[in-house]
Amino acid sequence: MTERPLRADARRNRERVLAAAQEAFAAEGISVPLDEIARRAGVGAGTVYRHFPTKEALFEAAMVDRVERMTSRARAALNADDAGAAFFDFLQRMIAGGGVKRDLVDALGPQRANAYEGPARELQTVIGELLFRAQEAGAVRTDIGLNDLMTILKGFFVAVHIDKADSGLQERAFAVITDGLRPR
Amino acid sequence: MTERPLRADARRNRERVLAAAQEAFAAEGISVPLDEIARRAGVGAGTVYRHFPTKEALFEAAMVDRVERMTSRARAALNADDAGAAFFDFLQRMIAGGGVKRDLVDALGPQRANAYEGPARELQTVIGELLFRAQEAGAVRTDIGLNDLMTILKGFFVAVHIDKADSGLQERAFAVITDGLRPR
Amino acid sequence: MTERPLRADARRNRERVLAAAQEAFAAEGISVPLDEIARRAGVGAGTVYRHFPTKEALFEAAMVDRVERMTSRARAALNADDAGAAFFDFLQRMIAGGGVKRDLVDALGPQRANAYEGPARELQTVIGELLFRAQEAGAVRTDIGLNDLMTILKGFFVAVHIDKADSGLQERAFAVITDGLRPR
Amino acid sequence: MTERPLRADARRNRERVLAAAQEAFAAEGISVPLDEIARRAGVGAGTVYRHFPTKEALFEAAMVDRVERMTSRARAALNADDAGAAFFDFLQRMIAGGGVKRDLVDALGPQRANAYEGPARELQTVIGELLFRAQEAGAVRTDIGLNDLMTILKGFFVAVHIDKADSGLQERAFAVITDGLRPR
DNA sequence: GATGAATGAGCATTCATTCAT
DNA sequence: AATGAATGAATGCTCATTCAT
Repeated sequence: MTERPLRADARRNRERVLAAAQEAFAAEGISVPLDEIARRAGVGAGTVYRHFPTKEALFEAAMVDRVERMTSRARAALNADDAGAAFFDFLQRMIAGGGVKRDLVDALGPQRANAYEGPARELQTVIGELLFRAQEAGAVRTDIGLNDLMTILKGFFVAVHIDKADSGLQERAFAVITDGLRPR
Repeated sequence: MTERPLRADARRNRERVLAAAQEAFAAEGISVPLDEIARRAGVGAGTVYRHFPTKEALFEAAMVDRVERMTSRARAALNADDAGAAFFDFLQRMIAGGGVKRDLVDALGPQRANAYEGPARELQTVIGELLFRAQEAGAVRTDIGLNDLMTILKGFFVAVHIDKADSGLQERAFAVITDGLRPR
Repeated sequence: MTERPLRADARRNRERVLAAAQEAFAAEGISVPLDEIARRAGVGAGTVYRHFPTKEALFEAAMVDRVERMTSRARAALNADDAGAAFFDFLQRMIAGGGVKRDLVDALGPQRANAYEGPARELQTVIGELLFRAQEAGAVRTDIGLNDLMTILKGFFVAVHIDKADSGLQERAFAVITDGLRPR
Repeated sequence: MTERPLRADARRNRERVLAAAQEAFAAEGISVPLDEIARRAGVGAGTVYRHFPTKEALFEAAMVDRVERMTSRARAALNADDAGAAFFDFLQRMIAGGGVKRDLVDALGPQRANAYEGPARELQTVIGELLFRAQEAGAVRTDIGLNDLMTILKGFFVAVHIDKADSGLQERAFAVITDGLRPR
């Protein structure tokens, strides 16, 4: 009762599928055939469907995982002393981690942008808190809101990915946004 | 064989196809079925293939055309007196003109980002000139280059589309970028 | 303009598909894979879809054809002098023609019974007229309506098919229904 | 090996599966996924397969059970005084008991009509006895045999199901058959 | 014996591309 | 040159059946 040995394989498969999905989605976006993901995970297509009812659900699960990692980072930043620095540091880390791949372009697409209400909203809430504190600390202009920030960030992430921007370019583009976000 | 009286019809067809493709791609992105484009153009699918060897080629041709129109606008801006105003006005018009449609999101996608080298480079050259003049006029910071600007712009365009941003959001996000581009 | 030679092949294909579908549906019901129908018709699956947007539509088209043939027979019976004989003759002919196959079982299924409103309703209307006249002529009991008749007929057709009833059995079972339909 | 203490559990499982199968097949026909039946029975899919080698075998077993219940009712009717009333009452009860469900439509389908020979033949034998006695009592016409009756009944059952016939329609259709079965 | 995870063939449908007319 | 009919590979998803635990 305490240990369920059968689940071990299943859990491993689930994780293999999720990992394969994250990799595949990251590389090619949501258009990767599900069979391809199954193949990469070394399982049959049916196994993927056992764990995720639809391809969409698999995509969401893959992204939820990614989003939750971002949320953790954001939450960690809430503990910093300097609210302004914490805010900008968090942004920089999202980028620096190489976290922006093809999948985010699809995940942030119009139909999906608000679909993962739970985790995505949670992330936004934490980012919103970071923003609010940074604004209160006088480090960020006060004429923009969370939505504005998210749009700007999405755009930046996507662009960085599209251009496979080297770190120099990333830094300079980031500097523009950073400076644009500061109070004039 | 020596005379080609049908050429006029063919050219008209080519243009009709291109126009239909632009409209369809703009509205629905590259995923529009080619048959749908043919239907909108009032020609058969075979005719589309007579003028464009693949759907990809048609997409590229459609985008080239769009890019060339942007280039025309940019060139017009080169004639303005105030280089700074001309630069920012041009940017604003790209957005304001409703120029950011679904097709651009696909066109700027990773696989395709550099596919339209000729016309896109021409556009970049003109934008580069606008940028250079604006920098010389002291209206734009000098620590960024054309590549940086293009990355920022692409991201902004895509994000605006992803979020179906209303004009208020567009303005605020644009203001961040604008201010970020100005000298500190 | 008067003749359209291209349509000749298409029409032939459409008819081949329809014929193959009728044969296949008659033999195995709606569950026949569409690919099987395409194979029997000697065309690709895509060709089937060119002519019929969904499998359901193909099934309907196949049945409409069958239903319309029945309607023709029913209409012919309307011209007979003896309304009672005409009514019972028509019923007998529906059976005698070997017209009751597996497809009807599906076509008369709950979801579909009223789906082909046009042709099926037309058939019912004509049968209703035959019934009404037979009732007026005193050849059929008056305490049943068209719906009752249709249910009885469906059941009879299906049963005859299920049991691959020989003509003797068909006649005897039909006699029961016939006598049951007459005024007591 | 000598003692089989688990047999009791196994038997209970077999019965639970059978009961779940009957319920599921009755409601949705043979197309119910086997997993769904396993779920309703509270067992794993593998357990279903331990007791029934294929889904088809499970379906047959479920129907055999249903048929045997009908046989019991028929046998009970043999004890009645009035042979004619017993015959018609039995028929009515098959219908009235809500006995005609989706599963029968599938069970009576062309491929399966004769699959349950043993129990079905037994039922037929008893019904045949009911019929014979009713004929002897002068309550049923003598120019039809058991096969004819069975065909008529199957058709009626299926039709009633196809049309989701309300009780009024059932009664009227049944009256037609009843009257058709009586001596002229 | 039981479990339920895994399999993989099968199905309806779409669409880029080819080709007979 | 144009047409649009035909093709057939590809895709998401289901489900009977098998098998490792």
